[in-house]
Amino acid sequence: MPLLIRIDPEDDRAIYVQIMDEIRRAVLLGGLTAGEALPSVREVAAEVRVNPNTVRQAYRELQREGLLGTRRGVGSFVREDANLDDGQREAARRRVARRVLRDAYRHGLNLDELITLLREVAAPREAGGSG
Amino acid sequence: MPLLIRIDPEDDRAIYVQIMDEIRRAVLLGGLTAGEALPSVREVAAEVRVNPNTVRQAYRELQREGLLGTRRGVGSFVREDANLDDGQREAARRRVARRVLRDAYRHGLNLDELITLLREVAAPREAGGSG
Amino acid sequence: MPLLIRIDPEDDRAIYVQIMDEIRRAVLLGGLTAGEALPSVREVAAEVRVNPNTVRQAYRELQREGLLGTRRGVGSFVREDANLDDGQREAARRRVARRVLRDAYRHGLNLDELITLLREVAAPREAGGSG
Amino acid sequence: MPLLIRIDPEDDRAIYVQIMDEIRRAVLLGGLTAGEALPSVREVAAEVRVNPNTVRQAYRELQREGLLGTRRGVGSFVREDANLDDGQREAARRRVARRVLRDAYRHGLNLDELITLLREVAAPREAGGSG
DNA sequence: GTGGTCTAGACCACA
DNA sequence: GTGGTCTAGACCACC
Repeated sequence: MPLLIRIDPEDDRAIYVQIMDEIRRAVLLGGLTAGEALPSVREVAAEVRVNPNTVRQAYRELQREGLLGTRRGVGSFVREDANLDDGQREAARRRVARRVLRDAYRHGLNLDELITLLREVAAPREAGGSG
Repeated sequence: MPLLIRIDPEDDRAIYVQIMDEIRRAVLLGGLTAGEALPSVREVAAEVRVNPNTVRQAYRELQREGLLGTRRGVGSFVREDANLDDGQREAARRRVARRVLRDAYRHGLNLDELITLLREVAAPREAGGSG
Repeated sequence: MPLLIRIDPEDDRAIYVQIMDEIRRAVLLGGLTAGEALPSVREVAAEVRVNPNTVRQAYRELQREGLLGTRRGVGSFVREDANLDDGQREAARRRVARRVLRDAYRHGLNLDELITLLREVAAPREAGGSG
Repeated sequence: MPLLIRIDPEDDRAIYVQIMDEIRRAVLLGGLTAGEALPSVREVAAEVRVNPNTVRQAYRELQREGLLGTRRGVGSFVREDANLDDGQREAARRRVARRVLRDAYRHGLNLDELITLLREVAAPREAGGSG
């Protein structure tokens, strides 16, 4: 299985929040589908090099949200009745944008400076970045 | 470990500055070597009889200088590398931009979609993002 | 302040669950009223001799239930809008009874044996325990 | 610490029994003294190359015998006192009853109210509590 | 193996 | 001081 979850140590968000977001993303974007098993707490912990308790906290919060279910001695899985409508996908995208903006402000960048920089760093990958 | 830091109440310098100097001195003189763990904020605070926040301020400034590093849940330690020069600030900003972009890609957004979203969520704050 | 929370090490329930129940009890029985501050996580931890994280977990779950609110750097308190109706009081009592029964079964006692024992041990305190 | 426990695969006794005997021997011979911590279940399992559950079973049996004690989140250790005789079972039951009663009192229930509630909640299981 | 609970003790943000 | 996050690593119940 490819690495499901990626943590950014420079991201100011708590690690367990990043993990939650990565799992939400994987579910919303189809990397994980309803009923599917998630990697175990220990596996994720080993992969992203964090303490199992940190991963556990993320899984626990997602259980409360109703996205995940768990069975002791068995594992965790995406709930069948997890609502995965388009509105949630759009909300996820806006969350990303808001987070990005906060991040930029914290580093002394305003919106225009951020956009300029984004175009610059994207150039090599998108061959001009359009716009 | 013997008392690492000694504060002189008759010294005119702010206490946190004295603590910073004491730690710098310990590193330069070899009392503390690269990679070595520092005593915890609370330990130092208890030893030299100052508020933990004062010690924390000293540690934080030394982190900014690049002399110390810290790992959440573990402690503070002397960094392996030296402090960075001023031009590195620009590099840091580009790192932010690259991180942002990677985050967006992972959520299925390309550059233009991200910029559009950024302008939307920034609108209330920057009135269109150009002022 | 008298000891608000009492933990029973022989109780098989997780400690944080016991703490939750003790706080619910104090609120329902009037020992704590809406808006009132709770002892800090560290205070409770010191009183009942458990790790602060264990107390924190209890507080956190009660926040999610809507019974408690917390403000960082300030403390925790009973929420003004916590519903404390008679139905909840009755439910709390039935929870106690169910727990007691489970406890007895685990120790090889059936209902009648338990009641007999209860009357015996209560006798010195209630002078016969009635009928 | 040198290897505490040695298992003989040609020994007819169950492995967990061998482990129990090895620990008893270590305590009797002074290799382990009262209050001393035992290696963790996982450590022993790794050393003697058996399943952790097997070691756990040995530890659990020794707990029942009264030779070992365990503290959650800390580990297992040799108990200061010896094992208890059989007549203590009755005392344990009375402890249960006393605990139950204290719990009820704390929730504002007297003996009769508790018994009434117990009969109610037991009804579905014991069909009235007398059979 | 799995998830769940707990300890000890660190730093962090906030007031 | 407060609450919040995190590490390291233990035992427990269950499969």
